[in-house]
Amino acid sequence: MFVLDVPFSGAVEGCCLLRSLVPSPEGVALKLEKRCLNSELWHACAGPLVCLPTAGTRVVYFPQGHSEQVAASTNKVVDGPIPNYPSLPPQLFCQLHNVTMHADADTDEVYAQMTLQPLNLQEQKDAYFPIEMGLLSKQPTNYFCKTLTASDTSTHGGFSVPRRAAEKVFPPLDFSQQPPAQELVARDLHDVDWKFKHIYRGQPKRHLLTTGWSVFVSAKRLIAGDSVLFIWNEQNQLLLGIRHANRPQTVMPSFLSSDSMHIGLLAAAAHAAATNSRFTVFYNPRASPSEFVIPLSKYVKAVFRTHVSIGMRFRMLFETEECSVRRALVGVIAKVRASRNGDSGELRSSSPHQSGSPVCPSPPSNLPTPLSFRGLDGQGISKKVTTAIHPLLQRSSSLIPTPSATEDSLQTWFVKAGVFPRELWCPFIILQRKLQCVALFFGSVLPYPCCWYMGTVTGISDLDPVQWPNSHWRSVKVNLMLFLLFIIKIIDVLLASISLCILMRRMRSTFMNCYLCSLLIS
Amino acid sequence: MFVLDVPFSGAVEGCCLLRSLVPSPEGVALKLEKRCLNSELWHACAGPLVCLPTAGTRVVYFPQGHSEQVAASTNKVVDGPIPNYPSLPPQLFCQLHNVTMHADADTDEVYAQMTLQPLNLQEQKDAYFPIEMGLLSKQPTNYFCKTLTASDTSTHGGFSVPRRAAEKVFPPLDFSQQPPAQELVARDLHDVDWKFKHIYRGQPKRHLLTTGWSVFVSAKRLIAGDSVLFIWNEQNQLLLGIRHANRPQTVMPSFLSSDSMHIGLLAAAAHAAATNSRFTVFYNPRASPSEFVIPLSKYVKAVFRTHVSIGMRFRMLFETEECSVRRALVGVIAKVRASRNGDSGELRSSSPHQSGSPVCPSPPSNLPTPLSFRGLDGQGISKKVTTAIHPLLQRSSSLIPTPSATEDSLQTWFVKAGVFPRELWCPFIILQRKLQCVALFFGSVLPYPCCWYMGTVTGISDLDPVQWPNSHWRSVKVNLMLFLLFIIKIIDVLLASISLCILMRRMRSTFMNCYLCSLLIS
DNA sequence: GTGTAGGCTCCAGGCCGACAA
DNA sequence: TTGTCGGCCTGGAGCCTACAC
Repeated sequence: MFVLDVPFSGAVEGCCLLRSLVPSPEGVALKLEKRCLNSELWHACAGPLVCLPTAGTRVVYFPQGHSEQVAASTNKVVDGPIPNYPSLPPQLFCQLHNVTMHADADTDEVYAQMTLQPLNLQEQKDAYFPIEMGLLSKQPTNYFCKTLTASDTSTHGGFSVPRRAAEKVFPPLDFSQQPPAQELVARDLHDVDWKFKHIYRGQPKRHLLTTGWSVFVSAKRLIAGDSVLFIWNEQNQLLLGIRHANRPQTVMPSFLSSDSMHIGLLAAAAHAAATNSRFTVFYNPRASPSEFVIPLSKYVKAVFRTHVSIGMRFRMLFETEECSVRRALVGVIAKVRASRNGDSGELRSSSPHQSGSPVCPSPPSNLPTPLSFRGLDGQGISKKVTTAIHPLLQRSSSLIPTPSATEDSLQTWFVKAGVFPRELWCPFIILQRKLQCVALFFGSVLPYPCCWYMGTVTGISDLDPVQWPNSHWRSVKVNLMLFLLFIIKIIDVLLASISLCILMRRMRSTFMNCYLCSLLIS
Repeated sequence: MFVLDVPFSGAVEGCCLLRSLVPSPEGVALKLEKRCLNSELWHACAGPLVCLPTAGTRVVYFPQGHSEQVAASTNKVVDGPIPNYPSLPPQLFCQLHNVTMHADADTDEVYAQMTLQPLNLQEQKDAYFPIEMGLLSKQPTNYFCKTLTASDTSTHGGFSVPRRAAEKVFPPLDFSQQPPAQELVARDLHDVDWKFKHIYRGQPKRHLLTTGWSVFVSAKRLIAGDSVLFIWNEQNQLLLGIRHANRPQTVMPSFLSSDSMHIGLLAAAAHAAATNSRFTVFYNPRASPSEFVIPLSKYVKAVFRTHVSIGMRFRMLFETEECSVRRALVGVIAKVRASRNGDSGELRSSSPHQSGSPVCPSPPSNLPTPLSFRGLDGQGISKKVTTAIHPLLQRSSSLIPTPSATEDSLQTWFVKAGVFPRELWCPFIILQRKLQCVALFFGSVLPYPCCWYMGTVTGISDLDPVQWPNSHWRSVKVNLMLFLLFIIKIIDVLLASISLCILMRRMRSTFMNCYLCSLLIS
């Protein structure tokens, strides 16, 4: 039988979010390094919430989740008849033989290939009290991420590097030169080197990438709204990743119908389950609604050690589309705290021990009606935020509520526009995490914008009782209304509604990297 | 049950190759027109040998062939275990409910979507003497196709239009202007209009496309060796198609393993067969090694009315990579005929009733040894041909035989280089065709270069007796050595060997649109 | 008849500071 | 601190003929 090639006996709490706090064992890092040189770049491109299980450990594979990935990638849900696979349970316990990181040659989209082998009954019994934890990959410490502006992507000029980012990540310039300049060489996921002229000039002085930048932009087909990511790693290499904004990146292959692909993943898993043979899955973190290969330990903890019940309150971490939207929301939350405490409104990001209370306010006792809205360029909304969310608004310009909507009409609008599902299904994978992590996230510069969100558990049942009975996939129904109402009450309404509209649509359309975490007993 | 929406009772002989000879019934053409506006452009891009079955008719579906398409598109054959599907026969008789033509939004690659429904036993009996024929699509009559040169694709200049092509296909210029010029608007498969300045100038005078051309080249990512296709249709519209050269066009999707896709197509077909439900397949004529959805009538004719036996000789039509290679081979054949008849060497393309004898010579009685080769830029090989095949040679420059090789070493080289499989498997779909079609092909300007080839049937057996017993898919083994030896004997050796090397590799790698036809009893 | 090279022109790509948010 | 604009320059895109095969 298979022998664990990564013996790992320490009981390490947490997963990705603690990556930078817990030093990873040499063996794991080295093994990983051999498989894919730029694993830190891969993880940075994939986002801070993506967690790959370790090769050699036992995992749980959710065919339902895999199916969701295919549906998201092909932009098509199955409508045709799907065969029944009695041998395929909703949770398939597997040995994870191999994990390799890849990036699409055309789009640079990151994905992972995993080789799984279903466990037989005896092996499943052995695995009931597992010791394996998720992969503790190195999250880069010296890096920055910037969402590209119109100026950055136009052919007219170069790339404006944020001052702190340049000083922190790039090698120092020789300021005796006039103007100070150097050549930077950055390596992408495909080990292709890109050369840029880094110059410090202008009035006021600023850092710019000029020569070489436009070649990179056109080669990677970057447009305003996409993000770039520079890492200065421990080998003193400059790494360079991109993250396309949420436009469709995976091209639908023209040689196989999406129905056949849906059936294919089920049939492949079912056959592997029936014969205990290996099978291969691709996990695409930027396209997949949720992780569908989970460390067994995490699954066991969530199912057997956490007692989720209706009425429970929780916080949830997920990515937003725009940094500025995140900043705006953080500002909102800070103001919320300020208004409650009579405080100055500054977010104390440097005090991680203040626990979650500032960002986890109690629900409002009374709601004002009717609400008054302010225009997009009216007071209370900075031009910066307006500009940042402008491209997002353009896509849904017809959906913007009128400035004089009442609370009822706002809610009606949300429902009509289809951006406001009152109830969402969450994957039942609960990250047990200490509350001080919260503050870390609000203060730090993440490669992707993240945001906490609040909710209440309103139901526990099967998502698809016919095809997938007794599945833990998205078995927890939650209500996220509360937080929205709260913000609407206290702070600038249109800003909050627009931000949340974006967040909600993001969640509804892809449900990306969404976790139930930090359950609060109400 | 389903009712044929295209009642079609006439016994029409032949298929695609006779398209331009037989007027197609109005109903078919109109129905097709509604489904896809540019059906003639689609067919022109797909190539002259591609024949789509008519919606509403009965067809035979070969899972093996479909599997080959997926293998070709993913560039990966299955190595993992494949489940057994007892309900899936090697030939699945189906009702074809729907055929729609598509083009990949990214690469412009043409493909067709078909909805199939397996026939039950009673329906299969009814279908045993079918009246349905293949789709008689309109092949464009007023068009031209050109393989792009380095000059055509460089940013330095425009597109040089072959004189006859411009005079035949483009609207006439006003020669009172100096220089004569006009604006052309051509529509591609996606109904996108492209504007070009068409000018007649230079010394000597020639037709050029200047302004607008480079935009088109970069938008379609065309490089030297790709082809463009202009059609002047009966509605006086100018249509514009492209055909990328044989570099990999279909990008491997990053969200599903190729194994799963292989299993997917089989499982989908098996499930449909078991439940008599509909399923969908995509047929990609430029990527698929062979057609895997065949009109039932053609199948019945091939299996029950044609008695293929070992030792039979046949001719086969397939596409070559380069027009000039085809022209070179036609020249070779013409010279062959000339040397045998004491003739002038001119190919009489205008005499379709001469039957196949000139292009179907008898085998040589004695072989000269040793053979002498001439250099690539030596006598006997025009610079034109050399230049045309140069990009092809570059890909396999290490494989070019030395100028002093003997016949034996040539054959050894072919085998070593892997471009010369002595025996090939042909799909057992035989086109019964009158011999005069041969001459038509040698004289006409096809959108794709085609070439006849000769061979002998050397075996009849299952290609994969384990997984697909009793299949007619590629059940005929043939030997193509004879023709090669013959050309080597009579004509310029290196030219022939290079041409045939290209042809053979083309066949081996994709086996594109390859038919057994015009069987000759030896 | 057509592919390629050389010459010439001119505009957009690209580098700069100004300025405002 | 940084996004965008106007100014300005230059290299290459793009139109032309010459010439060779």
